[in-house]
Amino acid sequence: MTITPSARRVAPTLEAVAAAAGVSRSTVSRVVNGSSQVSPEVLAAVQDAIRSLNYSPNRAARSLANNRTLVIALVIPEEASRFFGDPYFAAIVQGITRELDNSDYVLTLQLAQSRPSEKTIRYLTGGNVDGALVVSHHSDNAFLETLQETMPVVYNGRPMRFDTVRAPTQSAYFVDVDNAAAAARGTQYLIDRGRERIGIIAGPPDMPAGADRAEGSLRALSTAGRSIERVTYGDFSQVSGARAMRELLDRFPDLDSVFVASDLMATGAVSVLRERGRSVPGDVAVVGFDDSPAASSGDIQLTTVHQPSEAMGAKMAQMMLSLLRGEPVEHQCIMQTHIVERDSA
Amino acid sequence: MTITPSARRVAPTLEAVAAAAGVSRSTVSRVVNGSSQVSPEVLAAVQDAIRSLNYSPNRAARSLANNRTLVIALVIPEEASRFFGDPYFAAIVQGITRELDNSDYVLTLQLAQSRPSEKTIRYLTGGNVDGALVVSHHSDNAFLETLQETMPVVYNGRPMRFDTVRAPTQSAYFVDVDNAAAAARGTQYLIDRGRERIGIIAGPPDMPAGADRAEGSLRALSTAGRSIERVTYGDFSQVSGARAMRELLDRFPDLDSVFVASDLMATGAVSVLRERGRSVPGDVAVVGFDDSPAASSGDIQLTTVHQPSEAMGAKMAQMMLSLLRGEPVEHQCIMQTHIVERDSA
DNA sequence: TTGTAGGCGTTATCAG
DNA sequence: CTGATAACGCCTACAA
Repeated sequence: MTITPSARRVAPTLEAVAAAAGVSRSTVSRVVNGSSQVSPEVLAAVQDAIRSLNYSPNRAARSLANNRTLVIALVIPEEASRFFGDPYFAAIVQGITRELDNSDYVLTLQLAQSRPSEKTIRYLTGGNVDGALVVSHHSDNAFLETLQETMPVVYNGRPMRFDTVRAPTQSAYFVDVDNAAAAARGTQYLIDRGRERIGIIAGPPDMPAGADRAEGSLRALSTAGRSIERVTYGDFSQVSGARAMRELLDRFPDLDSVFVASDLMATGAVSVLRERGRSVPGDVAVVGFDDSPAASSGDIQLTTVHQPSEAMGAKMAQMMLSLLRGEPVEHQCIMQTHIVERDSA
Repeated sequence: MTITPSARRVAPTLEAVAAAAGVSRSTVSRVVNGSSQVSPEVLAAVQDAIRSLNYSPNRAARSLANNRTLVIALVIPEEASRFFGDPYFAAIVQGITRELDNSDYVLTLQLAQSRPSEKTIRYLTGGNVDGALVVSHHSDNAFLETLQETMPVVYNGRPMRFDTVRAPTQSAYFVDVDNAAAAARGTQYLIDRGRERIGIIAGPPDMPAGADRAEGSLRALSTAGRSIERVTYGDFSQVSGARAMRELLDRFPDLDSVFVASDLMATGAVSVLRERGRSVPGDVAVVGFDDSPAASSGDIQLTTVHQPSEAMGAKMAQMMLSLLRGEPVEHQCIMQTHIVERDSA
């Protein structure tokens, strides 16, 4: 065997550390895994050796030995441009990675478009990940349900089907807000301020967040005796918000306010309103949803329903880590929302 | 040993396939790895066995044996909200994942904010990934340079320092467009249409794409004998584009056009122009950069400099795969740009 | 062309 | 509390 000049220094192994510390591999392994069954002196010696050799355990070997991969999948059953376009997801991912940073787990990205590729499915179900985090799922993502039978899965947002079709006991793990209640409150805010002809720009009905918010705001409207006819739908994107606003304005020029199911759509709506010469909030008041950067970065700051996006991401990761540790975990984590008063309403 | 009711069916191993096919593990291994040294009959038998057992090789074992991880890192030295907010990155990532989908590699996400965490560095340099793809890097991401000494690294965009400070031979691998030339062309477009008082909304000077585009458009301006005083900077985001436009308008109310270094900033700029009652392109013509969805989704379609974002992502992945196969690879891949004429100029 | 045998770096099970 | 020793699933000389 010849040594090439470019030969890379090989990473030190447990064996090397053991030799350096004058103990056996087993002992080093115990130290690495934080076993309490080690005498203080030995512990110190081993830790020294680890430090001086700059040892870091080999993930492949570890995972071969104990059958865990230390990998968590981030599954995104969504068009990349839609996912990346929304600051809400940015916050979620930020929260997830922040939390995972304190663990041994790493995140792998699975862009699954509308339906995941053969390879993605094999990867996910082939024992290559220890768990899956699912964001932005639609009602047609049925394959995800089978994933749950193989590994822990935590959803961002109530999964579409589970609590209706399936028995509650097999229900999924998820973190969410009470979308209906939150949307109702956002709508009520407009009602309380004396708005009469309130429009709604709702999210996509094939997503729980879309459907629930629509339901909540419609409920608030009818409870207050307001008309519920001024409704359009978008897909949470800015463009769709603009389009929806135009449509609403064309059909109901008398509109005096609008509740919008996402801040991104709301910014689109606001720009259309201004184009059409309506002052905000004077002529038309606008309440958004999310309290994402989109809400406070425009030149008119949005009054909006705050949801703790980054914390929700962090919570998803925490739930996953607990599940992986085998700890008992509540299936649902519903986080608090509140209204943030700014300039648009 | 007791069998629990919830015992999961264990994944079939090489051994199992070998038994089913009546051959040795080695033979199965050869088939799996596409060796030509296998007789047709045996080949068929093994493939049958693989199919019927639904066998898929264990990544950990594989990587332990041959010292490759089959993992590629996607390194994002950037604020999550900035990264996720830009459809340009969405396209890049889309391209990368599309290409990787045909390989054995998976992508792991490393959000590295401004400076990567201790854990991220250890992870990256600790032999846990076979290569790294870097998008959106800034001039202060020095640690990335050391990464190159450990594994193949492919950058999206010319790395800030390399071709100036270092010897060209150690230069990095990257795919990019000729930002300066492209920006010059975009600016020239305005000049050719008789615009006289041309403004520039440039990108961040600590990013190559920002600096190069600024240089290109300023060059075009001065070559044509136009004033080069109407310049502001943004950070490629929509908000920053709006802010920059306001500033420009305040300082130079006589502006008759503006070249903007990203479509996202351009949409921000356009909305400000309309707010201020300037018609686009009548009063002020606008040329963007990217040809991202942002360009064609507003109600005024942007004339813009097209760069093949998704193809660039795909190309990055291809280069990486080649490098990992040990094939010779050109250090630079400069892709073509062209102007897309739409409504804003 | 095919099989045998050893090893990749850890963890887990046992003795001691 | 510590140390052998056998897996874990795959790859790869080497031998046949």
